[in-house]
Amino acid sequence: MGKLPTEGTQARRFGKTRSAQSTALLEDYVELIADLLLSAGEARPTDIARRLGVSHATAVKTIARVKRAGLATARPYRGVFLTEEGRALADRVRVRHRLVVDLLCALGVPTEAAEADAEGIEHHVSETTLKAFAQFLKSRR
Amino acid sequence: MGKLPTEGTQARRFGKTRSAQSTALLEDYVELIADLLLSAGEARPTDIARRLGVSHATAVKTIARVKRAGLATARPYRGVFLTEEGRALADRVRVRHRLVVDLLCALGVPTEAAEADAEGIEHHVSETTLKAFAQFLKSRR
DNA sequence: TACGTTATGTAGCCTTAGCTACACTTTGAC
DNA sequence: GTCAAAGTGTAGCTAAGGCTACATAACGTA
Ligand SMILES: [Mn+2]
Ligand SMILES: [Mn+2]
Ligand SMILES: [Mn+2]
Ligand SMILES: [Mn+2]
Repeated sequence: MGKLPTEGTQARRFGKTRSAQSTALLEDYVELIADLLLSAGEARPTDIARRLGVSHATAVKTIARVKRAGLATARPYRGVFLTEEGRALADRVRVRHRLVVDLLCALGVPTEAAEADAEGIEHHVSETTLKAFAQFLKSRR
Repeated sequence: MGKLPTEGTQARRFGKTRSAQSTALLEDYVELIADLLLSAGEARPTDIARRLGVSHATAVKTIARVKRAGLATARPYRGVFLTEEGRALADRVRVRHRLVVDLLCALGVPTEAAEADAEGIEHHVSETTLKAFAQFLKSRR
């Protein structure tokens, strides 16, 4: 029954998970910044912090990391904006987020659980798996 | 269309994701230790490190955290063992891992992608969602 | 039994991601 | 225009989770 994969295979899988992990927060910030820009016209550090449920100091530090990654720009007291690359990432992430939520809902997961779980799951869904999700949703419509 | 949830709701969702995050590694260690104990009779730090794809020093430090969490015990040069609580967690985690992989496969995700993605996804699947997965698999069998 | 190989433990370093505390800037109400 | 409230920036702390380097212990084979 519980046969173990080879060391190399298992190490590769865990490695992928770690790398997904390290980009997860960047993805959430970029997605949130895009949402705020669209819905409020601006993305202020305090709003970002409140929506994430962290202190504003934490948000500011992470925004600095997002800037370092070339995904956003910001000038003191002027809010945060996305670079071209940041906008592209936000688009991809938003589509993926929605697809994951839709899939969970299609499987009968209650809406709030779907939204909450998707916030974590989305960062670990590969392109391959995403395609399978889309295919499944299409076939069942 | 893309209407934002309230600040509180969104903060709660992100908070859940962060908390899932902080237990993810503990879950993977406990699951792996259980697998090694079962398949090899012992769980040595070096084997754990190799399977996770990290240095042995990293594994040793994380094992210390697993011990601090009351999930495992270990004595110098004697390998790692699970406590009662650790075994209980390992059982739950193994079942969940299996279920997530099975669901992905049922949706048409290729085996290796399913295994790789599940390694990250599993930690963000709530009990509610897990039940929906089980229900779906049962209904389609 | 001796000795080279492998495993283990430990120290020290880095980055990320959280926090509180405090000082400074902007904004808005009067 | 003043001034309090709200927002912002920054410093300094902690813990987690990576790494390398090095010293010691255990093991297996000649
Ligand atoms: Mn997310
Ligand atoms: Mn998201
Ligand atoms: Mn895992
Ligand atoms: Mn797992």
